This record gives sequence, structure tokens and C-alpha cells, in this order.
Amino acid sequence: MGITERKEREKQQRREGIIQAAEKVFFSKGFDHSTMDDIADEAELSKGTLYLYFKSKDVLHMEVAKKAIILLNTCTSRAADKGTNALEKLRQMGRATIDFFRTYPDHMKAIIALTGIESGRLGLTTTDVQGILYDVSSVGMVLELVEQGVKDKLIRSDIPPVLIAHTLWMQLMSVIQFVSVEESLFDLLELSPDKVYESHFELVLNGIKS
Amino acid sequence: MGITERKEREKQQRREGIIQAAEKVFFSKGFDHSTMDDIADEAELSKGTLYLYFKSKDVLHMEVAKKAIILLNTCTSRAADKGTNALEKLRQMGRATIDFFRTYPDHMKAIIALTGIESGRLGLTTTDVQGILYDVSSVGMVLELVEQGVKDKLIRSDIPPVLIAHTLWMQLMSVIQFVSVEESLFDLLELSPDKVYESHFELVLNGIKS
DNA sequence: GTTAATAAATGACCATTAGTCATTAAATAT
DNA sequence: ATATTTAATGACTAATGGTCATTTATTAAC
Repeated sequence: MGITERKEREKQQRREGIIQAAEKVFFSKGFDHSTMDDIADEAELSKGTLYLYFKSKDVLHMEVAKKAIILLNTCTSRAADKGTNALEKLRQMGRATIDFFRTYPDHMKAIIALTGIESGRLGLTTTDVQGILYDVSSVGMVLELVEQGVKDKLIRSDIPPVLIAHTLWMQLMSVIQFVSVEESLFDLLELSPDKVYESHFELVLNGIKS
Repeated sequence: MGITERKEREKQQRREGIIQAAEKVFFSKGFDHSTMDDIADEAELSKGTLYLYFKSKDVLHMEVAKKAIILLNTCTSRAADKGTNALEKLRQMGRATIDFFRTYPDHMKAIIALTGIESGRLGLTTTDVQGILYDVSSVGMVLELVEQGVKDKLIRSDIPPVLIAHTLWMQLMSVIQFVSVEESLFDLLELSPDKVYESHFELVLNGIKS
């Protein structure tokens, strides 16, 4: 039946439209200050319809973050190709993440909110988050690269790759958080975000070298 | 006048009582699911009175976090004394923070919430946060130790101490976040929080060594 | 000791907003 | 043309952060 298929397609489109509206509203007003009515207006739908497609505001938040993670993932995988070995690929991925943050700061903040401590704040289980983190995020690729790096004797082998991978990921998130929280500190200390990132990569990659 | 002093003292006590009530409620139900009425009940006061002492729920949240930071700070400074040189003192401080997280997980989460990205979520300026971070938190002490370590040629001198200090602090926060979010992952990968912490210190301290 | 003035505490009330559901409208099948 | 199923609506509810006129307790003044 072609009708069923078309309907399914339309449903998907509506769903997508709602997510886009939510994204726009969340990013412009912040999650807490966005109301479901705002999103409904933006999506040109009634509030009731939103709840036909998404169980809660929190779920909508997660969907927005998921889309952001997928976008980040495409950026980082593309960047990884530019590196010549595992360590270089990792560095490129890191830089790409920084660039991503510069280009889409709101997207990045949504990702950090999802994967950080406040995932509990939302009505999500850690399993939900893990699904997203492993299926669509960069962590999976980082892990592969670390394993490759260990094999090539570029990365120390006395620590399980999965730990190194997570450490790299979390540390990158933390430096981005640092920059976005402490912005006003920079002038005072004659620092720049770039210097911070530079030092970060220096310190971190130095730490994992074999 | 003795009366003015007594009144001031009583005011302080009431204030403290409210913070304690808020702490109890926040930690048992989570910030978002705690209502001001809950806190008022716990404090045996009316809701109106809470607002006589604190401007908003967010401010109350910050006060709770501030108290937690002070507590953490006493733990870490005591631990630092056990180390024989700057690097060892830093390691001891790190361990003490982990212990703190084990003993007072809710306190630790409040700290991370305050210093992490969602400080913007609350109605606080980054200046508020910085005040807390530098006046009462461990970051100040970490900085001193890093400076000492650089002087003693234990820590690399090519990166500004303030950056190293912040990196250490943020990385520690991130590993704690990691453990608290990904708990369920551990069985699966035959990992334990201890191994994660161990690797963390290994990687991070290795990174800053001169 | 009584009254006036000041300070502290109260809780009914308001405004906002996440989420629901009976009703309506549209699309599809008969 | 009619019945049935599906999609969409928006008025409504419940919960809750925050306010403020009123009440209660404390201190000062006579």
C-alpha cells in the first residue's frame, strides 16, 4: 500500500519539524526558559500535537542533543581522515570538536548537557544515554583509534583502551566546559581559548604516549 | 547593644537552618523535584520566610553547593599534607576528592552542577561561580602546588601553571562524572571505579611531569 | 505596665507552564 | 454518500515558584 508509506513519511517529517522547532527555541531561549507553547508556535502546531510525537519536554531535549551528536560525529570522522596515524587522527578529531564548538556552541552545550551529570536530571536512564553515546557518538571511533594506536606502539599499552578512549572524550568535554564557563577569566590572565586548547592537547596526548 | 548582636546571630542561625533543610530535601529528592514547600516543611517555616532569607530557589541551590565546596576543600587540604612533594600532594588531593565523592556523592554532584555548564542554567553569573571557585574551592590550592612543582622541576614549565591547575581540576571533575554516569558500564567491561581512577591519575600526572 | 513602633513570619493568592483529554477535523475505506 | 479510523486541537488541570497584605512577636518609649 503506497498510502501507508506516504503517511509514515509524513509522520517522520512532522516529527523532524518538531525537533527543528524545539532546537530553534531551545537554542535561542535556553532549555529552561523555553515553553512547550513556544515550540508549538514555532512548529505551527498545537501543543497537544507535540505530545502525540514526544512523551515530554525532556525527551524532546534528548532528541535535539542526539541530532547534535550525529552532526558532531560527521565532523570528527571527516577530520580523522586527515591524520596519518592513530595519534594524529585523534588530535585531528579533537581539533574538529573544538571547531564544532566554535561553529555550533549551542549544539555542543546540548551534547554536554546530555552526556554530563544532568542526564539524571532529565527523565532518562543512563542506558538511554549510553545507547546514544556508543551508537552515534565519536566515542566508538576514538576507541578504535586508541586500539590501533596501541597496536602500532604509539600509545601506552598498560591501560585498557576503553579507559583511554573515555578519558580522552571526557577530558575534551571538560576543556570545552572550562572555556565556556570561564570565558571572562581569559583577559585577566592573558590567556586565549586557543592557548587553552593547545595546552590541553599537549598535556593529554603526552599522557597517553607510549 | 547586645540585642542587635543576638538578633544578627539568630538570623544567621535561621539562614543556616534553611540551607540545611534545603540540603536534606535536594539530596533526597533531587533539585528539580524538590519544591519550596518541601523545604519550608523541612525547615518548619512558611514558604514566605524562605524568600525573606534567599532570593530564589536557584540561590538556595548555590548556597548548598558552596557549603559542599567548603567541605571538600577541608578534606583536600588535609590530604595534601600527607604528600612529600608537590606532585605527591596533588595526587593526594585527587584521591581525597575521590574519597569525598564516595562519602558524599550528593555533595559532589552539587559541586559539579555549580561549576559545570549548567551554572548558566541557574540564575548566576560566571562571576558568582568564579568567586566561589577561587575563594573557597580547591582550585586555588592546586594552583599553588603546581607553581611549587614547576619551581622544583617536577612539573613541566612550558605551560602556564594556571592552565595546568584548571586542567587538573576539570579533568578530575570529568572522571567523577564519568564514573557516576557510566556506572552500569563497569560490569560489562570488567572495570571498576578504582581502576578508572588509577588510570586517570596515571595518565594525567604523566602528562604534566617535566 | 501600657502603648507605639519596628521587625519577623505567615499563608492565601497569582502567574506560569508541563501535561491531559474530550471534542473536532481530515483522511481513508466501504 | 456514509462509516471508520487517524490526526490535530485547545480548553482545562495540577503543580509550583514567587509575592504581598495581614498577622504575630519583639523592642522601644512614656
